[in-house]
Amino acid sequence: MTLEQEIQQKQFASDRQKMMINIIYTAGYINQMMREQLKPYGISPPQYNILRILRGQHPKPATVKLLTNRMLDKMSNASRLVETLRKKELIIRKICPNDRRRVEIKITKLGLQILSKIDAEHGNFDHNFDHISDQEARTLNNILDKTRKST
Amino acid sequence: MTLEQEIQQKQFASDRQKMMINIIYTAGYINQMMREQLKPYGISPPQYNILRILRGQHPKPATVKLLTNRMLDKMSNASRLVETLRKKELIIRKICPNDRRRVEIKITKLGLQILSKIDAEHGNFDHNFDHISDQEARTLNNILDKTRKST
DNA sequence: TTACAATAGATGTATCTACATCAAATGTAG
DNA sequence: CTACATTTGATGTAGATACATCTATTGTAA
Repeated sequence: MTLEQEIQQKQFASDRQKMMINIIYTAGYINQMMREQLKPYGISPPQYNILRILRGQHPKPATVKLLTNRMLDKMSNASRLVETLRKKELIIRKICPNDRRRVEIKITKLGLQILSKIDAEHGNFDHNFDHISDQEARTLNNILDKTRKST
Repeated sequence: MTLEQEIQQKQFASDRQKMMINIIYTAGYINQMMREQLKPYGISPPQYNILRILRGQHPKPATVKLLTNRMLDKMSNASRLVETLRKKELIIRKICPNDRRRVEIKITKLGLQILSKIDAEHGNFDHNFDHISDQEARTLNNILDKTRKST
């Protein structure tokens, strides 16, 4: 189904306008797909994102600042996501003794176990795009990178 | 700046995995850009989206269902967005006399005026991507359309 | 006509996002 | 050391999203 059909729009003013809407619409599609596949594990895409970052750091701790810098959506509120994950006992947080402004955040054994299960079943979720060739993926990445450069 | 630098990740597992993250990240970039440019007019991107749909229908009324079908994010709650826009007097809503389950929604003169001002200053917001050629935009659109096809 | 299904929309709840502001701790210039 | 700026994170508020559930209305088959 074309984008025009999916949002029931006759035509777009330009290829670039369609491009903008297409990027946003496809991002929603990917997010929804991940949300559904993560649902059995009781975590949301942003929570999954944070757990992945913490596993990458493991066993070193991370700080809220580090999470904020690496998260896809810089504006989202890492403090609150950390608190949510702490309640689920997927991470632990404690005040850093050397600099008491900071908090040290680590993924727990339970958190690692959940990520392992997700790995086993879904990998990086990229199997959902096996019908896209490496060449196509690279072409897409190049244009998207260029898209974010300001004029 | 490459995506790797922007989210401080060394490398991705595959071109397809980078593609997924790149689409989501770029969508956030576009959304933020539109949010900033719409801010002086006091409306958010989803509200702008609804006003655009209503202008396209004008002077015919739309229903909540029609808005839901055409919105980029099908899962968002059109009822509540309509109520927000009604409070701002950018739209009016009344119960459809023929089918009292439905509501008829129309953009007001004030709503049209605001859209006109936005048109004058920002067009379709696609001038933000003048550095992308038509050919690149079409290539991107083709791959994105393909991306959303299930395997 | 009377059940019952289908449709349209509203509402409740939890989560998330955007953004401003606050507080605590630390760094630094005088 | 003191005053002030900077850094780090938490919190308040408004809006948006995801999803389930509810109500009212209409369609439809017996």
